[in-house]
Amino acid sequence: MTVVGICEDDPDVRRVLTDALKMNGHRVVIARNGREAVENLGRHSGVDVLVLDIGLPDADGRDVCQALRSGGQHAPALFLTAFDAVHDRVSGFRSGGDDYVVKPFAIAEVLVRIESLVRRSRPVPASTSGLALDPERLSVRVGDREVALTPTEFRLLGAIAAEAGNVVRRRTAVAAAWPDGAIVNENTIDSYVRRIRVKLATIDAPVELTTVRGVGFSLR
Amino acid sequence: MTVVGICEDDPDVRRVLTDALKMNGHRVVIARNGREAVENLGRHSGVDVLVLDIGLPDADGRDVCQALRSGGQHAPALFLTAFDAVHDRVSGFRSGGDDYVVKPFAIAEVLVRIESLVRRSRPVPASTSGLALDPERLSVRVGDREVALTPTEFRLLGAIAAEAGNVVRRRTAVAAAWPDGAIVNENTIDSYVRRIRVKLATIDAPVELTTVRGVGFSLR
DNA sequence: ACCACGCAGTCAGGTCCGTTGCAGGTTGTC
DNA sequence: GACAACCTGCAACGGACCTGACTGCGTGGT
Repeated sequence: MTVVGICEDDPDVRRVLTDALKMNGHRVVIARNGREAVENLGRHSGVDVLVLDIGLPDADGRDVCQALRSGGQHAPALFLTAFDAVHDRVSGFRSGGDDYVVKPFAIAEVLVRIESLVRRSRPVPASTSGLALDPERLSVRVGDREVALTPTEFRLLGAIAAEAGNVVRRRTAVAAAWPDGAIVNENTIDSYVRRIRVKLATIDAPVELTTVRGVGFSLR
Repeated sequence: MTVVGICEDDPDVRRVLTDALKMNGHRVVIARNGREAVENLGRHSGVDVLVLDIGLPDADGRDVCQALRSGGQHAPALFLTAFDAVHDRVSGFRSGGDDYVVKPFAIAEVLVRIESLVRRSRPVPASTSGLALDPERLSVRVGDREVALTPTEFRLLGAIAAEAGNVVRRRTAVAAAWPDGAIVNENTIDSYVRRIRVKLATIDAPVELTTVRGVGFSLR
């Protein structure tokens, strides 16, 4: 079950969203403005995904997001923008795995996008790899030992850990860790793999990030 | 190599998908609408994975999928849903190992999802030889014992195991393991056969890679 | 405005290992 | 026994990978 954090001032919109989400088996945490958002939707709120209105009375949704992020809240965000808002820079904040929809929206579309965001950021179940990847804290944990990862390191390790036991091709790994089709130097991925290996070693992770020569990498 | 069947009416989207897939070494079969899909992407088309637009001019991609399924086409499907489409029950068809992405999509994400679908839908065949060749891990397994192979070793063993019980001519084996018409020393294949024998022995494989003098090799 | 810091990405050099073919021994066939 | 086909061990080559350091960029604090 997904916990959705909503920050929206319009009671009708809140209502519609809440009903639809609950009907689909999700839980909802409400904030009516930016202040409440920071209070209710922060790092330890258990929220899996954020739905933030851009046009709040007391703040811009993007600023709210920023504030939450700096407080350690890394759940992906879906922004709601008004139909007649200026669309410059809207696409800009789609980076970082976030997304947006334009009001008035079809509620079903919002549901799809929420599920899509959640799917992309789901933590890897510890059962498969022995590692606990925490997207909220951008960290890996094994037992009570934990290391922080950078966003890129986290995406890369996530992609490889998701296929634990299988070989992840270099190209696949690149596509997963550098989503917007960025072209990175072949060697860049090696550097990141190395950094991840070093970090995994510091917590005595019971896994090995092996390289399968000519193919890719594999977590065992 | 994966064969991807695409059903999409927008020429631009077709173009982007086709280019990206070809660039990544896949083959593409095109259908511009539901009718063509049923004609071109059916059971015997050799398609490994389907990419279906939901919003086709003459049909719903989900109906197309249904039609193909009832015709015996069981390749997994990736659905493309339009940004502004109405998404009633969209999450419903995620069952069956299918998946979907929302337009506009990052092409890299589509690639990752396609490869993921293909991987999941290709279970390791419990081959007649008693060997389990796992292309995902580049390994052979028998029972719970497993050895890693190099890419060339794997291709060679794969070619011979595919004809388990029959004799594979040296020429045929070379053509299978060295695809681009490379000219290799006659002795090179002997070296590889030897190494494969050694590796099979380490896992007590219940088979024998015998040589048929003057002809080729055979797995029994 | 400035600086310190952390992250992303690149580079150069070194190392490793898959691939290949050689040399010499062994087996099978006539 | 003679010859060809095959097996075995080994060593060279080259590309793939590893490593450590460096640059540039953005962010946050002073």
